[in-house]
Amino acid sequence: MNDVKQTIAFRLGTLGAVMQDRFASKIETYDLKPKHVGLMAALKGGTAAASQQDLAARLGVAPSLVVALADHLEHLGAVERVRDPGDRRRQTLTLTEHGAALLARCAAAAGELDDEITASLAASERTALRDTLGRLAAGVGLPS
Amino acid sequence: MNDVKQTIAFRLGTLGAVMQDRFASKIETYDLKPKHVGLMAALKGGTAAASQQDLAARLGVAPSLVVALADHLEHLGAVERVRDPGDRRRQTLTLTEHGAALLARCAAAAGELDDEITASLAASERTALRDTLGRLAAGVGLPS
DNA sequence: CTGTATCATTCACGTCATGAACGATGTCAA
DNA sequence: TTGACATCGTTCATGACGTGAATGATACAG
Repeated sequence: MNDVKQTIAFRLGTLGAVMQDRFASKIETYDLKPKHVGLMAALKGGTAAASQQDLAARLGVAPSLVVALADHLEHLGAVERVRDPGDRRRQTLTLTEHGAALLARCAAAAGELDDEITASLAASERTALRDTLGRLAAGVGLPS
Repeated sequence: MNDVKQTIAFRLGTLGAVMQDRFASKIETYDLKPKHVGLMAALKGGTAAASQQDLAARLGVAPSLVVALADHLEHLGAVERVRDPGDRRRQTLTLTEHGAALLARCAAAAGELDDEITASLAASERTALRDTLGRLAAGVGLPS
């Protein structure tokens, strides 16, 4: 056979698209898209206050997209934009309390999604999958 | 922590996007996009000659998109469109020899990609991952 | 034969993300 | 200090992608 469809890469691609869609519909009540969540998550993980350029590099998107995402998150009150006093070109983004709460709800939604799709898996397989995916993500340079 | 980023759903989403991109750049020399490969793979797997409606349903896309994909594949000589004599509204798509060869190259490309991203994994983990992903895909109703 | 449903196709549209241009700010050398 | 150049955030025009409504051809029930 040697089928494309049974390849890890292809399955990750198609499954990833489905996950994105399902996650998107779960969080649309918060007026958020997956990329917004990605941005907030990067903000939470980051130790130092992040400039928009840094964020763009971490997320692997164009800086102009970060502007749009930050605009929306700021409008929701999830994020604050502050000029870096040390370098006034930079906008440092920080997560507000409301943003953290929102992020927590998104994490819960993702958790539900996990439960739904891994319902037929043994607990050991589930943790093995989570672990393996984490290493793959790290391998391709994705923020963990 | 309870981090979104460590969730299976989120990791599948981001990893899936990366895989799609990498796979797309591997096959762009054949003038193909991942969806074209998906269509050809569905064609190969299908026993009976498939109508475009069927394909659209299997792939989870709009029928009008199948038209565009089939147009391109037909132009490449990878697919043949034949009116179903039993129901002349239907166009049945079949994979040509050239299409099968193209599909094989795409399968090889996906295989290379597998090797690249799973280089740091033990062979047992790799097969476990492939198996688990297959079951997840089946669980969400994806064609296997 | 007539009305209705189904298929493939076309077309206008919305969404998403990018890259080029621009103004503001920083930096470095003369 | 001043002038050249780099960097940051922002705006804007543009292209890629997929959808849904409208259309014409064909099937089918009454």
